[in-house]
Amino acid sequence: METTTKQFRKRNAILECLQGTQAHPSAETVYGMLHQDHPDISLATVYRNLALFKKQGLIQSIGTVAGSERFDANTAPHVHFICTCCNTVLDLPQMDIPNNLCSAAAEGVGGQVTGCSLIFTGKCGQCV
Amino acid sequence: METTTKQFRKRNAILECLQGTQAHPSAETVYGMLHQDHPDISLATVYRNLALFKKQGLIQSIGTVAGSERFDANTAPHVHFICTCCNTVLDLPQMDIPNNLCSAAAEGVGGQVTGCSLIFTGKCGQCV
DNA sequence: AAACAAAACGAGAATGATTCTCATTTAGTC
DNA sequence: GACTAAATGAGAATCATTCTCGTTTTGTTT
Repeated sequence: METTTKQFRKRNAILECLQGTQAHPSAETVYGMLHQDHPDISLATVYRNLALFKKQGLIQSIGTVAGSERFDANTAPHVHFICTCCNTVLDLPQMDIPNNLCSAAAEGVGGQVTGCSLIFTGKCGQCV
Repeated sequence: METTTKQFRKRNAILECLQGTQAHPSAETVYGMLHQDHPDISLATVYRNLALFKKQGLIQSIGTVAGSERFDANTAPHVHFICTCCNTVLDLPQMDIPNNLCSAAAEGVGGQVTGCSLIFTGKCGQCV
Protein backbone atom coordinates (compact mmCIF):
# COMPACT_ATOMS: atom_id res chain seq x y z
CA MET A 1 0.00 0.00 0.00
CA GLU A 2 0.98 3.56 -0.44
CA THR A 3 1.41 5.76 2.58
CA THR A 4 -1.85 7.59 2.19
CA THR A 5 -2.40 9.57 5.35
CA LYS A 6 -5.96 8.59 5.93
CA GLN A 7 -6.84 11.60 7.96
CA PHE A 8 -5.21 14.93 8.37
CA ARG A 9 -5.83 16.94 11.44
CA LYS A 10 -8.98 18.73 10.57
CA ARG A 11 -8.27 21.39 13.12
CA ASN A 12 -5.29 22.58 11.14
CA ALA A 13 -7.22 22.52 7.92
CA ILE A 14 -9.80 24.87 9.40
CA LEU A 15 -7.18 27.33 10.62
CA GLU A 16 -5.26 27.22 7.36
CA CYS A 17 -8.43 27.75 5.40
CA LEU A 18 -9.04 30.93 7.33
CA GLN A 19 -5.44 32.04 7.05
CA GLY A 20 -5.45 31.52 3.32
CA THR A 21 -8.39 33.72 2.47
CA GLN A 22 -9.20 37.40 2.49
CA ALA A 23 -12.90 36.65 2.53
CA HIS A 24 -13.77 36.83 6.25
CA PRO A 25 -15.95 33.75 5.94
CA SER A 26 -18.69 32.41 8.18
CA ALA A 27 -18.58 28.95 9.73
CA GLU A 28 -20.85 27.64 7.03
CA THR A 29 -18.62 29.14 4.36
CA VAL A 30 -15.51 27.58 5.90
CA TYR A 31 -17.34 24.28 5.93
CA GLY A 32 -18.12 24.68 2.26
CA MET A 33 -14.53 25.58 1.39
CA LEU A 34 -13.16 22.54 3.22
CA HIS A 35 -15.65 20.12 1.82
CA GLN A 36 -13.57 19.58 -1.31
CA ASP A 37 -10.44 18.37 0.47
CA HIS A 38 -12.19 16.95 3.53
CA PRO A 39 -15.49 15.48 2.42
CA ASP A 40 -15.97 13.85 5.78
CA ILE A 41 -15.70 16.97 7.89
CA SER A 42 -18.62 17.93 10.07
CA LEU A 43 -20.15 21.35 10.49
CA ALA A 44 -20.01 20.88 14.25
CA THR A 45 -16.24 20.48 14.02
CA VAL A 46 -15.95 23.76 12.16
CA TYR A 47 -17.99 25.57 14.79
CA ARG A 48 -16.10 23.88 17.63
CA ASN A 49 -12.70 24.79 16.29
CA LEU A 50 -13.58 28.33 15.32
CA ALA A 51 -14.75 28.89 18.90
CA LEU A 52 -11.52 27.36 20.16
CA PHE A 53 -9.32 29.50 17.93
CA LYS A 54 -11.18 32.58 19.01
CA LYS A 55 -10.66 31.75 22.66
CA GLN A 56 -6.98 31.10 22.00
CA GLY A 57 -6.64 34.40 20.18
CA LEU A 58 -5.61 32.77 16.90
CA ILE A 59 -8.47 34.37 15.04
CA GLN A 60 -10.89 37.18 15.66
CA SER A 61 -14.55 37.68 15.01
CA ILE A 62 -15.76 40.55 12.85
CA GLY A 63 -19.23 40.26 14.32
CA THR A 64 -22.52 39.10 12.88
CA VAL A 65 -23.19 40.00 9.26
CA ALA A 66 -26.59 39.10 7.80
CA GLY A 67 -27.24 36.64 10.57
CA SER A 68 -23.98 34.75 10.77
CA GLU A 69 -20.71 35.38 12.51
CA ARG A 70 -17.70 36.22 10.33
CA PHE A 71 -14.09 35.40 11.15
CA ASP A 72 -10.68 36.77 10.35
CA ALA A 73 -7.33 35.08 10.86
CA ASN A 74 -5.63 38.46 10.92
CA THR A 75 -5.63 39.27 14.60
CA ALA A 76 -3.71 42.50 14.25
CA PRO A 77 -6.02 45.44 14.87
CA HIS A 78 -7.22 46.73 11.55
CA VAL A 79 -10.22 48.42 10.01
CA HIS A 80 -13.07 46.70 8.18
CA PHE A 81 -15.68 47.66 5.67
CA ILE A 82 -18.95 45.77 5.33
CA CYS A 83 -21.08 46.10 2.24
CA THR A 84 -24.71 46.25 3.32
CA CYS A 85 -25.73 45.13 -0.14
CA CYS A 86 -23.72 41.94 -0.79
CA ASN A 87 -22.45 41.40 2.79
CA THR A 88 -18.84 41.32 1.68
CA VAL A 89 -16.32 42.16 4.38
CA LEU A 90 -13.19 44.00 3.25
CA ASP A 91 -10.00 44.95 5.05
CA LEU A 92 -8.94 48.56 4.96
CA PRO A 93 -5.30 47.77 5.64
CA GLN A 94 -3.96 51.22 4.93
CA MET A 95 -5.94 52.64 7.84
CA ASP A 96 -4.96 52.73 11.48
CA ILE A 97 -6.93 53.16 14.62
CA PRO A 98 -5.31 56.13 16.34
CA ASN A 99 -3.66 55.21 19.59
CA ASN A 100 -5.03 58.22 21.37
CA LEU A 101 -8.53 56.91 20.73
CA CYS A 102 -7.77 53.71 22.59
CA SER A 103 -6.27 55.49 25.56
CA ALA A 104 -9.19 57.93 25.61
CA ALA A 105 -11.54 54.95 25.72
CA ALA A 106 -9.63 53.42 28.59
CA GLU A 107 -10.11 56.67 30.48
CA GLY A 108 -13.79 56.92 29.65
CA VAL A 109 -14.51 53.44 30.91
CA GLY A 110 -13.86 52.70 34.53
CA GLY A 111 -12.33 49.36 33.60
CA GLN A 112 -9.99 47.61 31.22
CA VAL A 113 -10.09 48.13 27.48
CA THR A 114 -8.67 45.11 25.70
CA GLY A 115 -10.05 45.31 22.17
CA CYS A 116 -11.24 47.72 19.56
CA SER A 117 -13.18 47.41 16.36
CA LEU A 118 -13.66 50.06 13.72
CA ILE A 119 -16.10 49.11 11.00
CA PHE A 120 -17.38 51.19 8.12
CA THR A 121 -20.51 50.25 6.25
CA GLY A 122 -21.86 51.18 2.87
CA LYS A 123 -21.86 49.88 -0.68
CA CYS A 124 -18.78 48.27 -2.15
CA GLY A 125 -17.47 48.91 -5.64
CA GLN A 126 -19.43 45.99 -7.05
CA CYS A 127 -22.74 47.12 -5.62
CA VAL A 128 -22.58 50.86 -6.03
CA MET B 1 -69.86 53.09 26.87
CA GLU B 2 -67.25 55.25 28.44
CA THR B 3 -64.31 56.49 26.45
CA THR B 4 -61.72 54.23 28.02
CA THR B 5 -58.83 54.10 25.64
CA LYS B 6 -58.61 50.37 25.54
CA GLN B 7 -55.34 50.24 23.79
CA PHE B 8 -52.49 52.63 23.42
CA ARG B 9 -50.33 52.51 20.39
CA LYS B 10 -47.78 49.94 21.27
CA ARG B 11 -45.46 51.17 18.60
CA ASN B 12 -44.88 54.39 20.47
CA ALA B 13 -44.35 52.59 23.72
CA ILE B 14 -41.54 50.57 22.17
CA LEU B 15 -39.80 53.63 20.80
CA GLU B 16 -40.20 55.55 24.02
CA CYS B 17 -38.88 52.63 25.98
CA LEU B 18 -35.73 52.70 23.92
CA GLN B 19 -35.45 56.46 24.08
CA GLY B 20 -35.80 56.43 27.84
CA THR B 21 -32.95 54.08 28.61
CA GLN B 22 -29.19 54.11 28.43
CA ALA B 23 -29.09 50.34 28.45
CA HIS B 24 -28.87 49.44 24.75
CA PRO B 25 -31.37 46.62 25.23
CA SER B 26 -32.16 43.62 23.10
CA ALA B 27 -35.62 42.90 21.72
CA GLU B 28 -36.26 40.45 24.51
CA THR B 29 -35.20 43.04 27.09
CA VAL B 30 -37.48 45.68 25.58
CA TYR B 31 -40.27 43.14 25.74
CA GLY B 32 -39.55 42.57 29.40
CA MET B 33 -39.43 46.28 30.17
CA LEU B 34 -42.78 46.90 28.47
CA HIS B 35 -44.51 43.95 30.03
CA GLN B 36 -45.36 45.92 33.16
CA ASP B 37 -47.34 48.66 31.43
CA HIS B 38 -48.45 46.58 28.45
CA PRO B 39 -49.09 43.06 29.68
CA ASP B 40 -50.72 42.12 26.39
CA ILE B 41 -47.83 43.05 24.13
CA SER B 42 -46.35 40.37 21.93
CA LEU B 43 -42.70 39.64 21.37
CA ALA B 44 -43.35 39.60 17.63
CA THR B 45 -44.58 43.18 17.84
CA VAL B 46 -41.38 44.24 19.54
CA TYR B 47 -39.28 42.61 16.83
CA ARG B 48 -41.48 43.99 14.07
CA ASN B 49 -41.29 47.56 15.33
CA LEU B 50 -37.60 47.50 16.12
CA ALA B 51 -36.97 46.41 12.54
CA LEU B 52 -39.23 49.17 11.31
CA PHE B 53 -37.52 51.84 13.40
CA LYS B 54 -34.17 50.70 12.18
CA LYS B 55 -35.26 50.92 8.57
CA GLN B 56 -36.69 54.39 9.22
CA GLY B 57 -33.47 55.50 10.86
CA LEU B 58 -35.12 56.22 14.20
CA ILE B 59 -32.84 53.82 16.03
CA GLN B 60 -29.57 52.08 15.30
CA SER B 61 -28.25 48.63 15.98
CA ILE B 62 -25.10 48.16 18.02
CA GLY B 63 -24.65 44.67 16.61
CA THR B 64 -24.97 41.26 18.18
CA VAL B 65 -23.80 40.89 21.77
CA ALA B 66 -23.86 37.43 23.32
CA GLY B 67 -26.23 36.16 20.70
CA SER B 68 -28.79 38.93 20.50
CA GLU B 69 -29.00 42.20 18.68
CA ARG B 70 -28.77 45.36 20.76
CA PHE B 71 -30.42 48.67 19.92
CA ASP B 72 -29.81 52.33 20.60
CA ALA B 73 -32.23 55.19 20.13
CA ASN B 74 -29.31 57.60 19.89
CA THR B 75 -28.68 57.67 16.16
CA ALA B 76 -25.95 60.27 16.31
CA PRO B 77 -22.59 58.65 15.60
CA HIS B 78 -20.91 57.88 18.88
CA VAL B 79 -18.53 55.36 20.40
CA HIS B 80 -19.51 52.26 22.36
CA PHE B 81 -17.90 50.01 24.88
CA ILE B 82 -18.99 46.41 25.38
CA CYS B 83 -18.08 44.49 28.50
CA THR B 84 -17.16 40.97 27.50
CA CYS B 85 -17.89 39.83 31.01
CA CYS B 86 -21.43 41.08 31.74
CA ASN B 87 -22.35 42.11 28.16
CA THR B 88 -23.21 45.64 29.21
CA VAL B 89 -23.05 48.20 26.42
CA LEU B 90 -21.93 51.69 27.40
CA ASP B 91 -21.78 54.96 25.52
CA LEU B 92 -18.49 56.80 25.42
CA PRO B 93 -20.11 60.15 24.69
CA GLN B 94 -17.04 62.24 25.20
CA MET B 95 -15.30 60.52 22.29
CA ASP B 96 -15.56 61.36 18.63
CA ILE B 97 -14.81 59.42 15.51
CA PRO B 98 -12.32 61.59 13.65
CA ASN B 99 -13.68 62.88 10.37
CA ASN B 100 -10.47 62.16 8.55
CA LEU B 101 -10.96 58.48 9.32
CA CYS B 102 -14.28 58.45 7.55
CA SER B 103 -12.96 60.20 4.49
CA ALA B 104 -9.95 57.90 4.42
CA ALA B 105 -12.33 54.93 4.49
CA ALA B 106 -14.30 56.35 1.60
CA GLU B 107 -11.08 56.53 -0.36
CA GLY B 108 -9.99 53.02 0.56
CA VAL B 109 -13.27 51.48 -0.55
CA GLY B 110 -14.21 51.82 -4.18
CA GLY B 111 -17.79 52.58 -3.20
CA GLN B 112 -19.96 54.57 -0.83
CA VAL B 113 -19.34 54.74 2.91
CA THR B 114 -22.55 55.51 4.73
CA GLY B 115 -21.96 54.36 8.28
CA CYS B 116 -19.29 53.85 10.86
CA SER B 117 -19.06 52.02 14.15
CA LEU B 118 -16.29 52.25 16.70
CA ILE B 119 -16.57 49.76 19.53
CA PHE B 120 -14.16 49.09 22.35
CA THR B 121 -14.31 45.87 24.32
CA GLY B 122 -12.97 44.86 27.70
CA LYS B 123 -14.14 44.70 31.28
CA CYS B 124 -16.35 47.37 32.74
CA GLY B 125 -15.88 48.87 36.19
CA GLN B 126 -18.25 46.37 37.76
CA CYS B 127 -16.46 43.36 36.34
CA VAL B 128 -12.83 44.37 36.61
C1' DA C 1 -72.83 56.16 14.53
C1' DA C 2 -72.38 52.27 10.76
C1' DA C 3 -69.56 50.42 7.08
C1' DC C 4 -65.51 49.58 5.07
C1' DA C 5 -60.36 49.26 4.10
C1' DA C 6 -55.81 49.41 5.68
C1' DA C 7 -52.61 48.93 9.31
C1' DA C 8 -51.16 46.71 13.58
C1' DC C 9 -51.26 43.02 16.52
C1' DG C 10 -51.06 38.16 19.22
C1' DA C 11 -50.12 33.57 19.27
C1' DG C 12 -47.74 30.22 17.87
C1' DA C 13 -45.44 27.80 14.00
C1' DA C 14 -41.34 27.95 11.08
C1' DT C 15 -36.62 29.08 10.14
C1' DG C 16 -31.78 29.34 10.54
C1' DA C 17 -27.51 29.71 13.06
C1' DT C 18 -25.25 27.74 16.73
C1' DT C 19 -24.52 24.48 20.52
C1' DC C 20 -24.96 20.12 22.73
C1' DT C 21 -25.02 14.94 23.32
C1' DC C 22 -23.22 10.74 22.78
C1' DA C 23 -21.34 7.01 20.49
C1' DT C 24 -17.24 6.29 17.58
C1' DT C 25 -12.65 7.25 15.93
C1' DT C 26 -8.06 8.99 16.42
C1' DA C 27 -3.79 10.34 18.78
C1' DG C 28 -0.53 9.77 22.45
C1' DT C 29 1.56 6.91 26.06
C1' DC C 30 2.98 2.81 28.36
C1' DG D 1 -1.12 -4.21 21.50
C1' DA D 2 -3.73 -2.02 25.52
C1' DC D 3 -5.25 2.01 27.69
C1' DT D 4 -6.71 6.93 28.21
C1' DA D 5 -7.70 11.43 26.66
C1' DA D 6 -8.81 14.31 22.90
C1' DA D 7 -11.30 15.02 18.56
C1' DT D 8 -14.90 14.02 15.56
C1' DG D 9 -19.65 12.99 13.02
C1' DA D 10 -24.35 12.85 13.02
C1' DG D 11 -28.17 14.50 14.39
C1' DA D 12 -30.99 16.36 18.19
C1' DA D 13 -31.69 20.50 20.95
C1' DT D 14 -31.59 25.40 21.74
C1' DC D 15 -32.21 30.11 21.04
C1' DA D 16 -33.01 34.39 18.53
C1' DT D 17 -35.57 35.95 14.93
C1' DT D 18 -39.07 35.88 11.24
C1' DC D 19 -43.32 34.43 9.23
C1' DT D 20 -48.36 33.20 8.88
C1' DC D 21 -52.85 33.98 9.58
C1' DG D 22 -56.86 35.05 11.91
C1' DT D 23 -58.36 38.97 14.87
C1' DT D 24 -58.38 43.68 16.58
C1' DT D 25 -57.68 48.46 16.02
C1' DT D 26 -57.41 52.73 13.44
C1' DG D 27 -58.81 55.98 9.98
C1' DT D 28 -62.06 57.42 6.54
C1' DT D 29 -66.30 57.94 4.22
C1' DT D 30 -71.02 58.10 4.50
